[in-house]
Amino acid sequence: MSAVTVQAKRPRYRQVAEKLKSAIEAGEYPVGSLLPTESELCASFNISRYTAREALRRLAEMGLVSRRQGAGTYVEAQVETRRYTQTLTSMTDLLQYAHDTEFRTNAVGTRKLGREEAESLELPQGEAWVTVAGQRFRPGATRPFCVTDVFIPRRFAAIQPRIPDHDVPIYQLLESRFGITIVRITQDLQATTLDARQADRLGVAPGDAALRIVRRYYDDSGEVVEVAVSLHPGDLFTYSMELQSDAT
Amino acid sequence: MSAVTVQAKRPRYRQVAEKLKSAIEAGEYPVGSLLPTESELCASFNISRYTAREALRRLAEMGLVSRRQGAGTYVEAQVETRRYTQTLTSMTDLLQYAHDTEFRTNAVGTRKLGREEAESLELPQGEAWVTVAGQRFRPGATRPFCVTDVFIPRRFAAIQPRIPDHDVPIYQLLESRFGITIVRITQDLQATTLDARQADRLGVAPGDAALRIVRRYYDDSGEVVEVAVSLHPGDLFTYSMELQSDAT
DNA sequence: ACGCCGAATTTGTCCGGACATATACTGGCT
DNA sequence: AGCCAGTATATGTCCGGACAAATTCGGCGT
Repeated sequence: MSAVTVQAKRPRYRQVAEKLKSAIEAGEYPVGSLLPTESELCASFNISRYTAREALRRLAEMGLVSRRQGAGTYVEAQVETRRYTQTLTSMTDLLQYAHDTEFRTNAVGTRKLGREEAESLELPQGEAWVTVAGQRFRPGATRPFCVTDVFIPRRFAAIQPRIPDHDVPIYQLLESRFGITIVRITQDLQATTLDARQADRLGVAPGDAALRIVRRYYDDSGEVVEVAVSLHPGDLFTYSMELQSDAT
Repeated sequence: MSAVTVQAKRPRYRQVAEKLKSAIEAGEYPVGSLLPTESELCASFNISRYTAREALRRLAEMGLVSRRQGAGTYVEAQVETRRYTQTLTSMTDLLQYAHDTEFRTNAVGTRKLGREEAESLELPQGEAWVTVAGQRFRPGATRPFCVTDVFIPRRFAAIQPRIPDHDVPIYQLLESRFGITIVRITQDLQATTLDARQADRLGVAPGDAALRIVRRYYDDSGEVVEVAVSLHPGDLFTYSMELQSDAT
C-alpha cells in the first residue's frame, strides 16, 4: 500500500506553498486580496507556524505575495513571472569597457542646455548642468571607440576637479563623493548616422553608422543624478548582454 | 546612559550576519573555507539556532556563502557584489515588441549555412538549420520596423508548420512544443550600415544606419536552441532597458 | 466631522527541543 | 591499496511557545 501518491517526498512547507500557489493561480485569492493569516494556515493545514511561514516565504521569494507586519499577506501576482535577470558583476559590465581603456577629457564646464539638446535628452532645458565631453580609447588605438557627453545636475558641481583622468565611472565618483547610491539605471540604445561634427570627434567618415547609448542614473529618491550619452562607431563596438533565468 | 552605540536597534540575526560579513571581508574566512557551524555560532554569539540560521540565510541570499547539508557553510565570495538586475516581466520586454505588432513570414525552409553567414553568427557552418525570414510591422505602418532572420537546429524541424502567423515569440513555441526551458539568453547589439538587399527589405535607403541585434537562446543543457538576427532602422527603433539594484 | 487613543490582529523576532537527511571520516576487511 | 560499512557531524525540516512591533479599526472625546 504505502503511498497513495507517487510524488517524491517533498518537505511539508513546499507542499503547502504549492497548494497556495495553485489557489492563487486559480483565482481563489485575487491580486490585491489577503491570503489566510499564518494561524489560519496552521489550523487548516494542521502545521506549525514555522512550516506556514516557510511556505509563505517561498511565495514571497517567487514574487507572488508580499507580507506586511500587522496587516497580512497580500497577493501581488496571479502567476509567477519567469524572470530573466542580467547580473552585472563588475561595474564595467554595464559600460562594457575593459579596465585598461583610456579616457581623455576634452572639456568640463557648466552651461544651460539648448532646446534641441534638452529635448533629445528629455531633460528640463532651463537649468544649468555640469557637462563633460570626452573620448575613450582602447590601448594603443589611434581613433577612439567612443565619445561621451555627460550631464550632471549643478548641485554636484563640486565633482568637477575630479573629472579629468578619472579611472572609475563618473557615477561612482558621485556615489563616493556625495554619499548617494544609484539604485536604478536606464539605457536606451539606438542606431544613428553621424553628422560631420560627431564623425570628426570619432575619427570616422560622416554618414557612418554609430550606436548611441543614453544612460540615466537615478538615486534612491528617484532623482536623476547623471545622464551620459555615448556614441560608438558601428564597426568598433558591440554591446553584449547575458540574461539568466532565475532557477526556482 | 542607555545605549553605548547610537545604532538603530536591529534584529539580532542581522547583527550576527553583519559581523560575519565583516569577518569574511577582512579575510578571516577565505573564499572556499568553511564558516563556523551553526552550533558553534550559537555558542560564540550566545544565540539560538534559529537566529544563527537566519543570519546565515542572509549571507547566502547575498551570495557570500553557500550551504550544503552534511558538509557545512562555504564562503563563496569575499565581497558582496552589488547586482543590478534587469527584470523582464513579460517576454515581450526582451524583444521590445508591443503585443499588437504584426509579423509577416517571408520564408521558411531548411538549408546549410554559407561560410560568411556562419562566421558572422559564430555557428558551425556544415550543419543544416531551419531558417525563418520575416518582417514586423507596427499597426497601420507601411514599412516594417524590423526584419528578422531566425535559425533553429534541425532537430526542431517539426516546428515549421507553426511558424507562419505565430503570435508568441518563436522560442516560446519551442518551449511548449518540445518541453524545453530557455535558461539563458545572450544579446549582441551593434550599429551597422544597410546594404542594398537589407535596405530593400526594410523599405529604407541603402547606407542608412540600423541596429543589429543577435539573440541566442540556450536550454538547460547549454545547447543553442535558437539564434535570431534582427535589423531595425535607426529612426524607428530604440532598445530600452532598466536596471534595478537589489535592495539589501 | 475630525482626530486621538487603545485594543485586537497580524507578522517579525527569538528561544528550546527533536528527528531527518546528506556528507565526511574512520576503521576494518579483502 | 582499495572498497565498504558504520559512525560522527552538519545542515534541513518541524514542532511548541513567547514576546515585540506594525497595522487596523472602532470608539471616544472634542
